[in-house]
Amino acid sequence: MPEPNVVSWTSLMAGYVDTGQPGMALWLFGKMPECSVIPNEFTFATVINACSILAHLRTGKEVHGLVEVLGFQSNLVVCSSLVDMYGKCNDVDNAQRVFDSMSCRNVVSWTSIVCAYAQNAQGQEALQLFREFIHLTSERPNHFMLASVVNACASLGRLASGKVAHGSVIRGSHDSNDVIASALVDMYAKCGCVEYSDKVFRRIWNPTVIPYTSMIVAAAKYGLGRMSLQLFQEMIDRGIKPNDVTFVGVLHACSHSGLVDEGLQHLESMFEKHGILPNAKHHTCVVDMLGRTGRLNEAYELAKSIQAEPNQEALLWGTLLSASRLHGRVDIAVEASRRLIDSNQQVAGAYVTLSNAYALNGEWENSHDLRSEMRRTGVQKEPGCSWVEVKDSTYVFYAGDVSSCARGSEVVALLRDLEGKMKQRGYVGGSLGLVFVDVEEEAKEETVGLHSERLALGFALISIPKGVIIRIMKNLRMCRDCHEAFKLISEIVEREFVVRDVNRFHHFKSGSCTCTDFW
DNA sequence: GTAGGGTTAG
Repeated sequence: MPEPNVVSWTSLMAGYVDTGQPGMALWLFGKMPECSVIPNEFTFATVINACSILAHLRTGKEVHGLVEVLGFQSNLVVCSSLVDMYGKCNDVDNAQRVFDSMSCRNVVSWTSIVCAYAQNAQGQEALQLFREFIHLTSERPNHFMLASVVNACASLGRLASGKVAHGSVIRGSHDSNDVIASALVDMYAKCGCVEYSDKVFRRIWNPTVIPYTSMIVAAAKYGLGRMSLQLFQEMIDRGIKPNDVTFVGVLHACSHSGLVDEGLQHLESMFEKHGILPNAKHHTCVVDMLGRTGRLNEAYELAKSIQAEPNQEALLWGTLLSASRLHGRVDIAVEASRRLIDSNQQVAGAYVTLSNAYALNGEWENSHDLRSEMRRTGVQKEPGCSWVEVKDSTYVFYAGDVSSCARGSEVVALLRDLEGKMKQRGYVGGSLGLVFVDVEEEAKEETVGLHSERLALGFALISIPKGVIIRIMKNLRMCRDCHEAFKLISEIVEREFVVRDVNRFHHFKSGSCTCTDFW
């Protein structure tokens, strides 16, 4: 072209973005001034999109500056792409700032801001914005919006909101959408209802690699390793190509179900059969898998041989640290904690786990020294918690905290009952009662074995009025036996608290569910 | 010629 104009430039840039070369689009954008072509709103939307894909915050901000200089700051599409860009670059404050500055918004801009919060671990804010969208606009949420909302519910582990979002999906006839179905599979698994994940999954007509992967991961989280492997085989048989995430799921499944040989075979087949090179995440799963079964030396050697980014390294050494503690390998625990503490990552967790490893090994002095060191330096471990939703109530549980619990004695009785039943059914792992004692006592009593992961159930109920409860999860360490335990908990809870599950899927369809006005 | 959605290890 003798004189390409702004449309020609933008078309070419959009072409590069569409074919997975956003860097080329940015390069072209930099060349425009040399040819005296001024970018317009189409150009900016395209370039900002390229920054989103690359998650280049600095470039994004520079482009944002140009948007202001050239006067496109009130363009709907440009602003929506800016909101999305800031979200993808993990700068939620600026996403919100741009969103607030907009005089005109549509469902795309609302989706971008909801998504920005959902993808940056602020699900609560995402849901609040969704409520505002419903109340302030007359627009119906579309499949893009609902996928983000389901994602927010999943990240929060909020079953009640997730079911309501699912109702919205069904009423809007979006339930055949592959993306939404994947999000629902994931949401139900993260909210403690893997059976619902399975139901949603089985309704997908032609699942792609992503819903398959969601379901493989969902089953793995519940200790259903065999089911994960069957799903994997099923997808291979159907000619669906697995990706790197699928293998993270498969290895995770093997690790949590003690399927070491299968796991190692899958690791080997990754590149040989499927052309996917194992990365740090895969190796972390393998370190975990070897570590859980007590093959600590192999796990340690593998960990040392892996090159990874700082964040991924922290996960790797954190994994090895947990395994060393589980099997009382203080030598490796010391090394793994040192690496974490030196890199200034997960410091509190590293101190606590190392202290517990010492205790398990009978080295009480070292254990206490570390606790003193934590007090002296002010390092505090934020306690983990579990929570349970039944109907409109949420109950939060902290390990070892009985005193602040309104119905603590009842819960203790339930746990004792559960423990007895688990033993009757042949559960050979650690004891539920262990959660009642001090760390040191726990360490003295703990028996170590392949499936001896404890059910770390704490208690301390904080009730938010209305209705009765329960879902106990999160701190439930999932392994094969724990799935059985999970069912038992449901049985006991249902009996004791008279919980009825009224929200089966077809109720949404038949209109008998009154959740419509929830938002 | 332009903006928005799903799966990932301790």
